[in-house]
Amino acid sequence: MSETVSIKEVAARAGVSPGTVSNVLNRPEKVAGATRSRVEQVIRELGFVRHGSASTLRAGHSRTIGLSVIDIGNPFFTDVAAGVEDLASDRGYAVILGNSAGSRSKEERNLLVFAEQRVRGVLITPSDDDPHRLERLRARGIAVVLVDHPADRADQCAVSVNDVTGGTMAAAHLLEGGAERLAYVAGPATMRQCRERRIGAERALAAAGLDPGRLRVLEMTAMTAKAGQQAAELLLADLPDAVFCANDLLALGLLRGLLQAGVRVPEQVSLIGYDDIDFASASTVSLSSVRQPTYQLGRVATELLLDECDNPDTHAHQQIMFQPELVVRESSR
Amino acid sequence: MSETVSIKEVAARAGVSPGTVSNVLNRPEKVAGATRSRVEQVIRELGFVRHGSASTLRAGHSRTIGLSVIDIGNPFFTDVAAGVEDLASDRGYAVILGNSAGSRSKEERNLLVFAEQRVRGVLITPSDDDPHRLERLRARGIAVVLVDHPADRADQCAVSVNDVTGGTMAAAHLLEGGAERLAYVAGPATMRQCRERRIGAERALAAAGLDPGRLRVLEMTAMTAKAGQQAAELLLADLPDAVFCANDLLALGLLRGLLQAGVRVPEQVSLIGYDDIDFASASTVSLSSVRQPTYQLGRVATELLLDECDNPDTHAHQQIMFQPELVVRESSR
DNA sequence: AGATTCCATTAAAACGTTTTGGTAGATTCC
DNA sequence: GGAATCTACCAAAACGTTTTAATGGAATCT
Repeated sequence: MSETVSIKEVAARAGVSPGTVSNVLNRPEKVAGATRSRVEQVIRELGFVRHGSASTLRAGHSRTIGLSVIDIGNPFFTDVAAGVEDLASDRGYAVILGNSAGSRSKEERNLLVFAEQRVRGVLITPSDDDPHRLERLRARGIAVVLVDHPADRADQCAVSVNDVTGGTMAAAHLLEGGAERLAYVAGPATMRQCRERRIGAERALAAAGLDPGRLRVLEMTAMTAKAGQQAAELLLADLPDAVFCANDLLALGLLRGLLQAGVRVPEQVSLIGYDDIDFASASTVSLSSVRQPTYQLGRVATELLLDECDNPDTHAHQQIMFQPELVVRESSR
Repeated sequence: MSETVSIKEVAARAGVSPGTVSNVLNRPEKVAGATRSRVEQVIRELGFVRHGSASTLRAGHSRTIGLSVIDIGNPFFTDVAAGVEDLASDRGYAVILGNSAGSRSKEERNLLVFAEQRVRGVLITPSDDDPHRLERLRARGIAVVLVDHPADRADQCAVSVNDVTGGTMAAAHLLEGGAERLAYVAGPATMRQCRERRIGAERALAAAGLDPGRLRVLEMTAMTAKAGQQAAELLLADLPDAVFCANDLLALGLLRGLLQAGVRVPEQVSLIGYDDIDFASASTVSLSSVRQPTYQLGRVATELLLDECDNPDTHAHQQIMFQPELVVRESSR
């Protein structure tokens, strides 16, 4: 049943050699017009589809890239993935998606799969700062571009957003609104993003002449709406004036928890999240947030990766750092 | 630099033949304990990683499956994808993700990529009802399981949720709440889901002794929060008692639009969405919805697909249809 | 016209696995 | 002790491409 038609059959039917068919496929300019159109005709007739594995095996590289993200359930990452997918697909690359779900072992397993598939390159938002795994990939000749994480070395592309600045923006905004008692609700400190946003916030306190030690920090185990709601319970006993959440999922959960407990937002507590996911503006008390150029993040990272793959000689490694943008909405007005 | 170590080098170093190494990898029980552990040792030492393409080429099938979804930005689909990914990854399969974004040509391109990669099987939520493309895949010997779409033929696996029932549940619930003037806000009618949920709603009207023609239908071009907000503007001129949205994204947008215009939900207008995405319960006026077993949908579909791939002889095609579940929250109380 | 260059094509050798058929050597059976 | 049966391994042939070096013929040059 599974009639797979190979390049040979196309060649036979078109009266040329397999090599010529391959040329039609890969360097059409090398083959005479008449021959080319004849071959193309036969390809259509027979419904020939190139065997990617054979091609990869012989050519030594594939037309796939691996994308490893921390939480596919977070709209932030789906936006990144959309950026990756759009560009990759335009350039004829397939994307293999791996969700590390914050687990180091899952991440490692995904990278192994990528290595087995001999992906052309890997885009990864690492779940921690250990560069070891990535070294291993590079040692195999697989290009790696870090996404939402600064480079750990110069011969390495990375696309990130300045999280310290973002943290400063968020906290400064809350302080300007008159807040004196500030809380920071974050995920695990193993995540660089959480640490840096905190540093930024502390910097804002210092700039306002306040003791950075006054920042009340809640470190939740996850960065989900559920965790945000738990954070609300923790805060209810002693409400701060304002809360900065390390991402919008936390903030939305927190918001709900506070409102359910009868706390008025922003009158009693003002609130700001991070990422500016779509749902931030759609929530009823619309959520202030720190916008990151999410889709661009994915797109630019892919651009760099494909450049590194396709033009290894001229490729110059780049560390791109975008600036975040403050978006003020009802929750902090 | 890119030192790729092959099965041959492992064999040489372990003092066995390549075939034996292959056996250690694929049927360890066939090889004597001592030899096996020696080979495994060498594999670790050399950091050998099997070349997936070579394996695929020779074995005639890969360890990857393709997943084509309609909108990766919709949490419904990321939940499905999570279910797919978890199980696939457990079974040693990699998932290639394709986002059709509702576009038929993008979907087609994704399927071509899947065919080139010689994926073992394809999971797809088709963007319309045309079975033609899927026939082509099957003709190539690629197993296909439909996700969130009933089967179009008996020799075909499919996992779906009863959308007619779901539509009935939603509308009946609104009618029970005392609503008389009912609106249905949906996406394009080319989408089967939108059509069936509408049929269900009309059935509920009929069951309540009302004319189904009284259902006021708004057909938006997208199923996003933004489209929902536009729908709110359209409804404001002549408010219905209750609105049923074809998915939660629409409902959340609509909710926000209504509240911003000063309409009280559920007092003036009660509202129900569909899918019960996480954000439905996290929104301030928590959203009633029709829950689908989303993660299960992905998981079961993958189960069926892998069974069809791994046990083609004993595999029995199944059409599984889950029942949806009504979740009542504030927006319709 | 003969020598040279160029162009379009081909034949054949890879790429790294899996798999088939076979063979030695050990074990069991009569 | 010889025949039969296992067991554990190996050699070699695929799988479907891409790529390199070679080839024959047309076009250009002297």
